[in-house]
Amino acid sequence: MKPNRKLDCLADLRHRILTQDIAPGADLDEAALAQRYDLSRTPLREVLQRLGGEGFVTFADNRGAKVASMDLSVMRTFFQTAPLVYSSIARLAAEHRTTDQLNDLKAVQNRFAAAVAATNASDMALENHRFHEIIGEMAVNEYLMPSLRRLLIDHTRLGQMFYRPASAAETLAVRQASQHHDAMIAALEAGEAGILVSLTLEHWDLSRDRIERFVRPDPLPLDVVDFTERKNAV
Amino acid sequence: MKPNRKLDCLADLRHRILTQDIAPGADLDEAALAQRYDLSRTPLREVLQRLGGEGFVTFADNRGAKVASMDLSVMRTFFQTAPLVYSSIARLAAEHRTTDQLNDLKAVQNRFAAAVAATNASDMALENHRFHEIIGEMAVNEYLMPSLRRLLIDHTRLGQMFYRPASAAETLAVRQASQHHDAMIAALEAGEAGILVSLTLEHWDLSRDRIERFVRPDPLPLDVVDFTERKNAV
DNA sequence: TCCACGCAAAATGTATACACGTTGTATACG
DNA sequence: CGTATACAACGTGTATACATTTTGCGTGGA
Repeated sequence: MKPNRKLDCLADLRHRILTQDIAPGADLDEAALAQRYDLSRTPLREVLQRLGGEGFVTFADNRGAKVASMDLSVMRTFFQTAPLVYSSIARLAAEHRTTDQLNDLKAVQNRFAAAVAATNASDMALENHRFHEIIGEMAVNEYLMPSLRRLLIDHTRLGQMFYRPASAAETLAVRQASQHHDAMIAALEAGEAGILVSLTLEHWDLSRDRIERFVRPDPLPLDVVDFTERKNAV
Repeated sequence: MKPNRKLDCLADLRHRILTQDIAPGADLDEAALAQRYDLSRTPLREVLQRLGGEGFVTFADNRGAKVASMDLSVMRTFFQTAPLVYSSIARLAAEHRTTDQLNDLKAVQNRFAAAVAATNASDMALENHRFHEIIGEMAVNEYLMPSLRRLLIDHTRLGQMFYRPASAAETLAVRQASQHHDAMIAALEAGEAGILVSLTLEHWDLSRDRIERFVRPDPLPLDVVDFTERKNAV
């Protein structure tokens, strides 16, 4: 059996970008990557092109590939667009899901729960990613799928940040997300599109709150600096 | 000045696929295309990979690239998804359009009207494609854009069919579509999102009716076959 | 000291040659 | 006569060598 280094490389690069092992905006050196994955530059460049098509990386002429960045304007668009696509996909998924896909979904959810129990941040993020990707596949909609994939890339990368610290509030939120997943599986099994859409929006709200909380954390305590000092400063 | 054969090749292949000069499902021979565009196979393969990412072509292992097909199940999905994406894009475009983009749009609409006057089917389809692509660019939404692009690919390919025959009814429909474009430009200029969305849905309905009419044309006249013959046949 | 010009090194882009897999056909055997 | 197997031809996949472009550094002049 042949190892198929090209597909391995493709999968590993996706993985490393999603877990932010390769940071957003990072330059990708063809020669270095070719050596790392034991490929020549020709197939490696094709892998990069493909990742470009999937939205993981971007290109600049004669300057190679970089990992897709996540600046503020993009984040704004992300928040604006995610609920529309997620809920549309959810509705279609409830109508088209097969039992095979449901079994896959349950297996992934088991692994997600295990990662939560083990507080393994990157596994949580990756299994969560796969969970929502499967729901996308259930929808069987070639037109919405590329949008969903792009949303999930950035959603997973953002998730890397807040899955990590695991304060008490974070832990609670992750547990709640896991419960959402269970309820979503039940709704899919019953073919209840309406319920699934509600659950999906609730799930999104939870995730959005977590992200917002991370971006705008509680301010540092003010009383460490005496008021008179602050008045004189500037 | 350098011709940049690679980009020319990319643009021409897109063009030929959109105009159905290369049919849906057709196999793409790397060597033949490389010769045609005076490129070696290496950059040509990268062009194909990119077209794959954009949804123009699909790949099979060790069997190269084929033009994306348009079977019935995909068509169903197309009709289901288009209005959602088109109207979402329209709303965003009305909010974000720049004057430069508006000028581009007007220029394209002029060319579209010229193509209509000259009853040039492939130009009509291509300028119409570009018209709606610009509206997509106005929306500045990286997440929805890939979905819009895929919809437009198939929309344009379908359009190739019914722009051609130009019966009286078709001619009227095309003229009405052109009027929609003018009204959409006005709504964009005024930043009237609600009006633009309504126009977009109306525009879509017109297009959908034309496609349906093409797929399910008037049946052949029944009286060419005598009734008694039909009764005896099976 | 600062800017400009130029050269060298490194990285990207392209071409060609070769390896591998697939497909179609011809031939031999049941 | 039908079927199976082997071989040949074709097409895709990969590696390496070469060309081109970019970038960074150094030197010279203002």
